[in-house]
Amino acid sequence: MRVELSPRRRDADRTRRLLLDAALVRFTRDGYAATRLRDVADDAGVNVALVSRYFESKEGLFTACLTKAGDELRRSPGEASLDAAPAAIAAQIVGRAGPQRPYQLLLLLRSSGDERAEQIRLGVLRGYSERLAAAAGDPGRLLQAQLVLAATAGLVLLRRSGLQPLAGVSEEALTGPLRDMIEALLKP
Amino acid sequence: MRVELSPRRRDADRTRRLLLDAALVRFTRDGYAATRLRDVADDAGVNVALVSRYFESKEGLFTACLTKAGDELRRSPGEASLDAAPAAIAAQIVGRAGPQRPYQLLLLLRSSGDERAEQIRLGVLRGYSERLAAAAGDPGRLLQAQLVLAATAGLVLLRRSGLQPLAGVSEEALTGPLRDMIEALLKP
DNA sequence: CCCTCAAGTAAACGATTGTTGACTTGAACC
DNA sequence: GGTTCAAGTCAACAATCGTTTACTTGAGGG
Repeated sequence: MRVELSPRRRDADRTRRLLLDAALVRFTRDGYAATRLRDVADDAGVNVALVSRYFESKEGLFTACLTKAGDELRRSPGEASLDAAPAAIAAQIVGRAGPQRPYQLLLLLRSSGDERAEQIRLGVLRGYSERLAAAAGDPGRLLQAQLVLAATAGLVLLRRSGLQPLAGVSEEALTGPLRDMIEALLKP
Repeated sequence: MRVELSPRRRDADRTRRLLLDAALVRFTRDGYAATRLRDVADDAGVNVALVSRYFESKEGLFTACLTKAGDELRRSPGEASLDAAPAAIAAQIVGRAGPQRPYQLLLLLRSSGDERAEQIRLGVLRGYSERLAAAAGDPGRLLQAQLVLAATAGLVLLRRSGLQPLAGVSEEALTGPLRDMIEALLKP
């Protein structure tokens, strides 16, 4: 009798997930300090007090967002082979690979000042770059992989800022230069 | 404590400049929302009320920082020739080209949400990318120039985050890959 | 010397924010 | 159907931040 497609009005897991999703959008778009918990709660359609109940504090909500983004990034394909990387990254950046994909990279650029959150953030970034280096065929090229990661992150950031023509260009127009850049950075 | 290096203890232009410099550091490092005007005033060694007097508001102080960073970027050499660009950019990123150079790029990634500040920010970024494209010999390669700008910005950001080994690597180790990337994107 | 007005300070205000405690509601079990 | 306890709401708290107002200080001209 747990299979209830009709929405239950009271479901702790569901509202916790709603809060987490809303917080992910806000933290990613506005940053940590500029995000108001009341807005997050309004987006989720629940009361502000539930943030403290389910996530302890604002920092707890932020670290929960970081770990979720890290898990999703860890499960994502697309960086398995070096040849497929440019197209996959381009798809991520433009947002076609799911509406939540580019947000994760942006969130990992946000900082809250909290020590624990910072360690989670750096850990996720580190793991991502290591997998990228492994996809390049040489785990020793970690620095170059981080350069690709940095370039990708900056690209997402400037597109988000609305810098034209970068912000308005299509995915196809981005794949070519991206491939050139990745090859230039990761080539043997 | 009286530190009387300057003969005049009361100088409007001087304190205005002190406030601006302190604000540049805070806004660049912590972002707009996380920056407290009281900290800025303390860094400058003056009272908080002077911010409202000299810059109208926090937004006014932020836009003043943006325009100053834009002016300094506009006056900077190093992007005149394409060949000199990689070393110049690498020097900027590492910070050897003056302690204030990499901060400017980072500040241009910060957002306050204010409309006027956002236009200034985009204008500076646009102008910088245009000059970079012109340095490449082809003003039509604006998109590629913005890719270089995005990569540079992301690089500064991730180095600032402390991501190893990227954050700890020397300027010389950064120049090579940067040159390859810039040439791959901006060379005909 | 003192008078004046700008430079600077101190303190408080109003608004907002994260957080907490008491209260209310509803769904599952007997 | 009544009971129970988690789920959820409401309102208020304390802290903080940007801003304003009233006051104090000091450098320079007459």
